Amino acid sequence: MPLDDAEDGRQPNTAGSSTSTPGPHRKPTLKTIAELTGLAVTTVSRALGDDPLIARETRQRVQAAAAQVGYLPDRAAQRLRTGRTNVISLVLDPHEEILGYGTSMIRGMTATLRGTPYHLVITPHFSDTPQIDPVRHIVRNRMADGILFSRTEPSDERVKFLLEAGFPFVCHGRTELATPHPYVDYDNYRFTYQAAKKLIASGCRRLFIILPPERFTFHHHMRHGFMTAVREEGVGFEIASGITLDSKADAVRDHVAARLAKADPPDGFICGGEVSAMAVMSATHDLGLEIGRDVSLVAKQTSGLFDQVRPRIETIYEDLSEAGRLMAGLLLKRMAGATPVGELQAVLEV
Amino acid sequence: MPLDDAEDGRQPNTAGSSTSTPGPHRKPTLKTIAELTGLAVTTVSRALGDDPLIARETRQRVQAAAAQVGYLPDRAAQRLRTGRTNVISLVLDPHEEILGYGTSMIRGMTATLRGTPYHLVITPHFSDTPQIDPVRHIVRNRMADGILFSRTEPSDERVKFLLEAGFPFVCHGRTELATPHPYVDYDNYRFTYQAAKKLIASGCRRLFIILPPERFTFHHHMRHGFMTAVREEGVGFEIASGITLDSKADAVRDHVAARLAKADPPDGFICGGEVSAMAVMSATHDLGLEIGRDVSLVAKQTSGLFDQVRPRIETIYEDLSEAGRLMAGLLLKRMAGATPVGELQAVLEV
DNA sequence: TGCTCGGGTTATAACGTTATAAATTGCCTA
DNA sequence: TAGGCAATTTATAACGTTATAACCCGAGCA
Repeated sequence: MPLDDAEDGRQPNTAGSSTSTPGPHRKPTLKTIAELTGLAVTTVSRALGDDPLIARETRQRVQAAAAQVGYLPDRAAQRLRTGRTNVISLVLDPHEEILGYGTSMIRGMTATLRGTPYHLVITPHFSDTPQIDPVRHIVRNRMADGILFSRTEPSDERVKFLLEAGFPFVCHGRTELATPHPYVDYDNYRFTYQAAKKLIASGCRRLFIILPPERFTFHHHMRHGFMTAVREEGVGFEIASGITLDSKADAVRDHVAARLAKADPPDGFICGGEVSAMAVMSATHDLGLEIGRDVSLVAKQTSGLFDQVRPRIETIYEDLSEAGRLMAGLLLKRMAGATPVGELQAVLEV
Repeated sequence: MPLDDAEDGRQPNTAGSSTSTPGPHRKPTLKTIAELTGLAVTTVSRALGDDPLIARETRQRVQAAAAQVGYLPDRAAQRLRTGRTNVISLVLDPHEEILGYGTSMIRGMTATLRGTPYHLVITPHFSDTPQIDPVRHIVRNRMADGILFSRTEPSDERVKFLLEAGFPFVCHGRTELATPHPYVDYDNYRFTYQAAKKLIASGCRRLFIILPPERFTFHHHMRHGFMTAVREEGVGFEIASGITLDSKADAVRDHVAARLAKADPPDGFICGGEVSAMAVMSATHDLGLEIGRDVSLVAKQTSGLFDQVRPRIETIYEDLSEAGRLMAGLLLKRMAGATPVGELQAVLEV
């Protein structure tokens, strides 16, 4: 706030233009403050860390001086010395980036991380390499202090690896591993259960569901919720085969259209993603069917998109931004230690 | 590839469990390789840098050893020593995250950065602080070697600041500053020009356009292209006031619906974003109007969304992923120096 | 007087890397 | 045979920070 020194950080490594005079003002370091206060560098470092072994009055004097010159610790030096990176890695599958899936999460994460010393680094996971590679790399080379990822599998290799390495992480989605670990999940069981109930209540007699790929845990949650509901009600049902929530929209549309053209077509659809819901809508539209009259649809909504889509459809909301916030928050707690893992788990209600 | 040592990086700074024996295998450093080859640390460092002053045979020997033990340089140490961070900061406005605007860009950027030593760090810019703050912070504390950002303004403070500081950057969108600087932009002039022409060709006689907020450069490009077309053709036109492409979808819908209910309603709409296009569609639908019969709509398409939206509308595609690729590519060139700035500019065609 | 005690401060070393200057070697020339 | 040169290699120092152990000094005690 004081002394808004406009220019700084100039001549980072440019040819030594002249002798390195103190210059207008260089980037302030501990040494700067040490000279300013007449104390030793060590003392300054400890004073800034509010070490109670340093006299209270000294601490205040140092902190005032630091604020004066706008001191900010050098992350590289801290990292080299302490081994802590102050980085949190978000391992993102390009698949997830479709239609802002990852983005709302990112927004939640950055919001939580604001005010902490942590930076969020996007570590892309390219689909031509095993899922665990980026995670291994991060741990092995200590590229971060903690890891966030999603698309969790029942027996997830990454979880197993990270647990064994004792490396802090939070994943989106649960596993079926015996060892408890931090996670944030959405109650996909209730999602499909409620979705099916809604459809049945509105008169549907043959439900059709599109599930995520089988390898993901939430495939099973969704399937289970769906099956429970249809069994309870005793209605007909179908589980899409050949397409998943990860399929391209065109593929989903064609598949659904083909099915609708055959005998005994489903009259109620459950879509766990916005893309596939749009595809179902376009398929029905193209066949001259009308949503709400000929068929019904319940979709999971993760953005404001469906507020503008016509005809209106039934949706159940998943707050990914909140999930991101939570994941980052739990990871911070996990890294701080002290909290038992059992309390670092959350299932977001529908 | 050889020696896939499963465990590593354990006990980073945990209490000194025992004397620090060489251990199973610690994280390899230059020293490790030096001992392995019997050379000095300096020599190893230079050999890995392929310094021609080191004997060719030595270089090969060292590089082989490095590969053997899976050596990877410590980023913190490099950064501390050289001042280079190997980080590229993407300054993202939360606004941009809506519906994956930022995400496709991120995908393009990470793809380009793959194989380079650079990491992409998301630096959120919260709207309660001036746009230039995160940029200042990054430069002042050398948090990155280069900056990417968008939502460029004609007399953009960030561009001015970065130019003056000599700090590498690429922005999405142009300025009207005299000094040339790297940028990637989309030809929004042609977008609106062509959009207007299409609408007129299909019979529209009163065009309605929703523009971005006035402070952004592309507001003016879009306005200009639009105005040129309507003047050339001599049709009626309206420019939305009170709402922009940044407005919430509900606000856009209400505004459009209100306008359509009045006298002399527009019969052709141009939307520079997917959200606003959806809002226009829902507004017309709610009034019982039919797209393609009563009104027409041309939208900018940045995802596959409109392939599934019914009724089908006319769209013009903007490849944000390609923009991200390009931005990262240009930034790499800019940081390497050597390329004249005049060649670090690109306008993507529609 | 010598001794410990403890609050407060400081010197030293180290994290892993690289720029700079210096050293070593063999070999060729004067 | 000393001097010099080129080709390699190496020692030293430094980047900014912090953990560790040491230091200083006055007070209290025997």
